[in-house]
Amino acid sequence: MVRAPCCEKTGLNRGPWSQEEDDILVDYIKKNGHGSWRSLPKHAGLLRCGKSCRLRWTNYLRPDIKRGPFTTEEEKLVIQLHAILGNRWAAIAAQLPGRTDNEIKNLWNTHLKKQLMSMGVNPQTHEPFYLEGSSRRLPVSSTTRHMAQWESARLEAEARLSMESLSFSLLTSPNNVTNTDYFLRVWNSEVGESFRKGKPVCFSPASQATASSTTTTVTDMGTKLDHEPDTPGLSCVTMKDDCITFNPGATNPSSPSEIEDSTDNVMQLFFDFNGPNDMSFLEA
DNA sequence: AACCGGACCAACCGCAGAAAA
DNA sequence: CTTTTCTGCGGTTGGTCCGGT
Repeated sequence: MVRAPCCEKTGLNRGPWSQEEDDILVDYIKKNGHGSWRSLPKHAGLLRCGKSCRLRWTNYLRPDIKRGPFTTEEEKLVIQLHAILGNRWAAIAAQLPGRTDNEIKNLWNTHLKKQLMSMGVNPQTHEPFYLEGSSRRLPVSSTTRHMAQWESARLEAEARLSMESLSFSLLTSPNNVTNTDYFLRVWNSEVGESFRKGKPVCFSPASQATASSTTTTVTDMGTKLDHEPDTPGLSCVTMKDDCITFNPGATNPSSPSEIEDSTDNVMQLFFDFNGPNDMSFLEA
């Protein structure tokens, strides 16, 4: 099946947008919403294809877009999220309000990638480069070693989830999430926020997981709920005495153990990764 | 002043998945 | 269930700017 081009190319403007075109597009969307992107240019009187209009709006004209250079904090966040999510720019952008996937992608390709490489970190794998010709594998620094450890755990968890996907799909429910989605939920939660602010992290043996501690389940967009007893794939992360507490063994007995192991593994590394403090190299 | 090369970034292209017919 | 259409995403390109020679 041959796919038709997204729009009739002849007679349509291409290249940079003029101020007049921007004004027409903004006025139209403010009055009517974008509706169907394909029909928008015709209704708005623009000689552009719908795809071009959508791109212009989402990457440049949207009122909630934050212009200007990235802050150090934003750069740190992009690096951290890239280590977890890879080149999922849209997912990364969703964690940085006002920033677009295109902007983050450009930042990564022109700036952060080189920065990591200059530090001896492979920007794609987040693993340290090793000395060529050396029989021993010599990590460059504790930071890069840390990143490599983090990445390998992520890959391991991903592989395990893939292998389990068939049996896991039998439990199809809104609570079923991938490990990266799971991570994002934790990241967006109160726990994640506390973690980013550098609150202390405590590890508790399973036997010490007490019923009195507040067990946190992370839901969409970072809301926090009490733990639902039949929620699969979620381990116990608690906020106790202003300290993030992780109880590796306090898992839901009804959930698939392999998934639980994977998410626990990810959680362990989540805490093992020292957050902002460990990214101090960016400030150098 | 002219040229060159690198950095930056807006925009385009093609693919994949979702939704609709 | 199959086909078609639409949308969103990620990779890539090409134009512009800027600093160095």
